[in-house]
Amino acid sequence: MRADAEKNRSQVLTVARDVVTEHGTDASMRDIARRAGVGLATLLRHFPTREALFEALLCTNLDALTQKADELEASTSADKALLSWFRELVAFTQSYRGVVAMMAAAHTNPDSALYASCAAVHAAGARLLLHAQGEGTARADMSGDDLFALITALGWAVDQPSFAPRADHLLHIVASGILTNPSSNDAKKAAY
Amino acid sequence: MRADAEKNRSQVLTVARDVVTEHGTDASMRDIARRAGVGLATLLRHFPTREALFEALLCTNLDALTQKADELEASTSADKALLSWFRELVAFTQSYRGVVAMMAAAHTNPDSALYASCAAVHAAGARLLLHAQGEGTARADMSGDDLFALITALGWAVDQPSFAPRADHLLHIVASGILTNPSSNDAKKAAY
DNA sequence: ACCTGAACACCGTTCAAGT
DNA sequence: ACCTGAACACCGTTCAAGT
Repeated sequence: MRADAEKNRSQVLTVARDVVTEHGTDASMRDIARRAGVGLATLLRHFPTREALFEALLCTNLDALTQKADELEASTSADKALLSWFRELVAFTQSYRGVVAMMAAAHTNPDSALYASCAAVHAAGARLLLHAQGEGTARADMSGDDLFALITALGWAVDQPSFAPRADHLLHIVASGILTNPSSNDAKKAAY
Repeated sequence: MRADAEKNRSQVLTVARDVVTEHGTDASMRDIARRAGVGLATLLRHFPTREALFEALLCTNLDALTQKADELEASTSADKALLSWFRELVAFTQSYRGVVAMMAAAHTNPDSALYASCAAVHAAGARLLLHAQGEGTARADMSGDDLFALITALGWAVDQPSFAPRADHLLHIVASGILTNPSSNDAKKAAY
């Protein structure tokens, strides 16, 4: 990669973080290019699709998430690991507005630049779930797909400004539907 | 309202149903006007915003939903009513792609043409929840907001093509986090 | 009253022309 | 190799001009 190309690429990424922080996943590509002092066509040659750009923006975070799953699995009980990771993932989805919707879409089509990262996250979650199911602390009639669906659903909800304040509470309610371990259901128990 | 105006209005609505069925909530207004044989400006005078158009498209369904809540509340136990209504609402959100996201957004700002309908649905849900909480069959540490968040979250998930097939199962998992009545948690129990 | 076409400022895609 | 400006086909908004 030529020096000027590399410089443009990183400049675009830097600017993109700001613009996306402000406008979410449907930020204007033109706007990003403009603010980066680069032709729109140049931006699009580095990142042919919107998702390619986000893949670059998110890849380190996503890698960290799948790695976090391993760490948690090794360090505590399976149900606590699942809950912690759940929380971690929901927090991640709050990094940029609209990022959950994009990931859910990418999850469907293998051609998306985000597909691999999504699959990795999906797989990490499925592994944690399986572990908890083995211990009998997560409901058995649930697949990795179900978990991914519920996580993204919750992530989406928390993306809505009006629901964001209840994030943690919503997480607990959903978690109490997934986990069977009483220790994780204290909120539910406390109701009595 | 003049005769030609009324004709245009209903023609737009008829066409809009088709276009929106095909393209979801971000169907092109221009496209709808075009197919309806009407100027774009005309469409926009009848429905000044996208949400105003959807309000007209959805109002009968939404009214039916709030009414359904009353019927269910009168006819069965509170937890069963809540579950049935939950199911009904998730089914509704599948009428057009993107409709949940639009409702969640409308739920936030009172200026939206959909605000009133959303508030009514919200209120109906809150009433059912309160009733179930009174019977001790729904967790007490939950608000109508939480219920609305979970319902829309699930509706959003089911809106994703990859999650749609699991709709009913996902509903049961979330419901088992909301309800405390064992009779509604058979799926969870059956796992043992 | 009601409708319309056109002008406007945006968007992402594409490509021929430049260095 | 890499960048760019411009043309293109879209979008929703607005408004002066028509009946």
